[in-house]
Amino acid sequence: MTPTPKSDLLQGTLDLLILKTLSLEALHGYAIAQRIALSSRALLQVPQGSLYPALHRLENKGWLAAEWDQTETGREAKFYKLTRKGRLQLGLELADWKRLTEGIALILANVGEPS
Amino acid sequence: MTPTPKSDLLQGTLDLLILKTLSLEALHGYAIAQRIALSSRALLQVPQGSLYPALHRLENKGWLAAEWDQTETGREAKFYKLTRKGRLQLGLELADWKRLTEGIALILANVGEPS
DNA sequence: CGTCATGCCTAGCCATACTACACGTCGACC
DNA sequence: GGTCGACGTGTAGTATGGCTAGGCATGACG
Repeated sequence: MTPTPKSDLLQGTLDLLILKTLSLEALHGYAIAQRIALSSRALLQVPQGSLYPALHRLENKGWLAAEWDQTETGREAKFYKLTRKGRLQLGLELADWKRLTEGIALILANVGEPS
Repeated sequence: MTPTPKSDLLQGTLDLLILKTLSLEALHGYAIAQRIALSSRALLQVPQGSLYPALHRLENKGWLAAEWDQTETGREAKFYKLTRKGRLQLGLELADWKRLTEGIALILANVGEPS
């Protein structure tokens, strides 16, 4: 029953991943997914059905700007880069991620409770 | 407009928090929220509208068992404790959380990309 | 010719965290 | 006596956003 219906990501983390990845270099969607898998040593994998809607969402919010261009292999692809707003947003999300992980780390470390 | 639709937690983390908190000691709902806020030094705060549905959900999945009892102040309250299945689930969620944070940490640490 | 990697996309499901509210008891304070 | 805050539980309704599963097009390679 229910072989392993594990989900890969948590809501909110995908934005952070994309923004961070694009903060280094403009990439097209397909390459973003590859980069994330590679950089995380395959710990994280982004399905296309999550990736593309997310890119459109981020673009609509004005955090990314898209432009069609040619890949190294001569194909047309949509390259995304961070806007100024996107870079700002990345800062916010980083802070939020830090707060969250710190909070959870504190709780997980809580082995015994003093009075 | 969307004033500031900030969310506090990420999907999935609430279960982990509750399971971990109850793995130390049986508590009632209200106390769980307080404990989480306290243990995380107020970094994390669980709204009641998130907490109670989550408790019912976890109980339905068989991870928690509930029982009415009296608090120290003499009030009736519903005390939750981990079941064996819940303890197992906690292990799974811990592993998943670890994988996720490691993956994201790798990506966030990615300052420059070699070929 | 078939199949795989590259590249983009969408519809629809579904889990779940949130706001906002409602209800009840108790102690303190004016 | 009335009100307020903390305690304690709960619901309805909404929105977010990741997922599965599909489709489409090109080029390389067997």
